[in-house]
Amino acid sequence: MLPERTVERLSEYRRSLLQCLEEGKTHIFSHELAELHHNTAVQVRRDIMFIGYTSMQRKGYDVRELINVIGDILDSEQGLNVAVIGVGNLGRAITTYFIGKRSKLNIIATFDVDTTKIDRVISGVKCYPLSRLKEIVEKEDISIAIMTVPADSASEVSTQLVDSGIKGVLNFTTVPLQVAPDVYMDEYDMITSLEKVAYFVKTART
Amino acid sequence: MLPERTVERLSEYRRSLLQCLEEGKTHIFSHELAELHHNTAVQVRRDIMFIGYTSMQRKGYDVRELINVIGDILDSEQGLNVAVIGVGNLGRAITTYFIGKRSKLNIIATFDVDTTKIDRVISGVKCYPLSRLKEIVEKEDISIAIMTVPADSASEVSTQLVDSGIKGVLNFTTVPLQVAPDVYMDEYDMITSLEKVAYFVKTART
DNA sequence: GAAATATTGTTAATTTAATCACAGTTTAGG
DNA sequence: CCTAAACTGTGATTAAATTAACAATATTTC
Repeated sequence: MLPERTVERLSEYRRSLLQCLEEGKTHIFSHELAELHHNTAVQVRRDIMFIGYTSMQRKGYDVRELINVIGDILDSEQGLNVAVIGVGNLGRAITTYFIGKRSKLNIIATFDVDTTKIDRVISGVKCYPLSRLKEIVEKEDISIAIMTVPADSASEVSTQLVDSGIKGVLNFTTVPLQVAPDVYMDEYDMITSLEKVAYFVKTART
Repeated sequence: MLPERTVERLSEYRRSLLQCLEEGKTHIFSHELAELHHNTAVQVRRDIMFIGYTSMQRKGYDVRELINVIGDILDSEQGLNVAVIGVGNLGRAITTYFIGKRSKLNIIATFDVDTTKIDRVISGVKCYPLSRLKEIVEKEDISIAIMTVPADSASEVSTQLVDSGIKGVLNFTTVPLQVAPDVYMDEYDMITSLEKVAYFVKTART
């Protein structure tokens, strides 16, 4: 089990590495990768050490191999199925954003309570009524949910999620959710991020 | 200058506290606040210690006072102006999301290169051509930019941002941006978050 | 009003994450 | 083939963040 921060960075490295591959770059040095990601060469090497990959000395890391090793760590072999819960502006944005990107994570359903959205195909993904959550999650073997419902229904919906057998949640709601201990959850709050930027802008002024 | 994580948590506490106020709750204990935020009472007390607020012993923290103290720390007196750069799905979602929320941060302009969007009012905010960035930023005293442009134009746009005098950036692009050292930047990458959730779901299985 | 209880504020200890420092390799240049 | 230069891999160290531990204080109960 890798440190959270290392997992994040590996995901980011992979994106850069894929870019390198497209540009025909076959090898990359730790300091180059570091430069691309606001961090240090040592940090990059340490992260790569965690996943047990070693380069050919002096040539840098083999881009293609490193991509594969990171894939072995991050990806599940058969891929994982993902659902977006709440088809508002943000839900739609995220869905369209992900569709056609990385292939091991498939958004295969969205859910909403709005009857005008139900059964329609939005951004290439079918929208189901929230009442069918458990049924569809089981049938389609969905293990991850992206929560983009309004704040006032968030905690109720999260109960249903856990109930339906979801194993991981990415919560974009402003409400911190309570989930069962075996469910992994990551919360992201845009307002907090913006307020943080504002704070540091403010304090830099002095 | 507070630790980053403390700043984040203060922002989150404030949200809960405002909620408490609405519900007529006038005092709150550290362990109550902790429960609402997946963390411990000690952590809450430590965070509050950082901002130098002390409660009446045994009564818990005065909700209204605490909100004010957090406001003194996080908010700028006259507020800060914010622009959204890139009016795609995500940009629109974020704009509508923020409009009408917290009042000390005002989204007052959006920018895009798409001529069909320019000069239109989207989610209540006017869209300007990117070419007028510097002019508008100066005129309207905008200090924070939210980046939601496509990956391939991200680094070019970020140069323009720094050039225009922006002091803080919230980057939703998948590309890590290079900014001047006096510009504060926070990067958030949804793909990374989702891959992180997937990793921990995967490893929990074993 | 004394004892028991609940809660805060803070020092100390622990854990986690990042950085330093350097030995070990490989390559390049003479 | 020898020396210098360029990188990697990793033990040791430092720094940052979290948690534990507990004294101090206010409130309640009897």
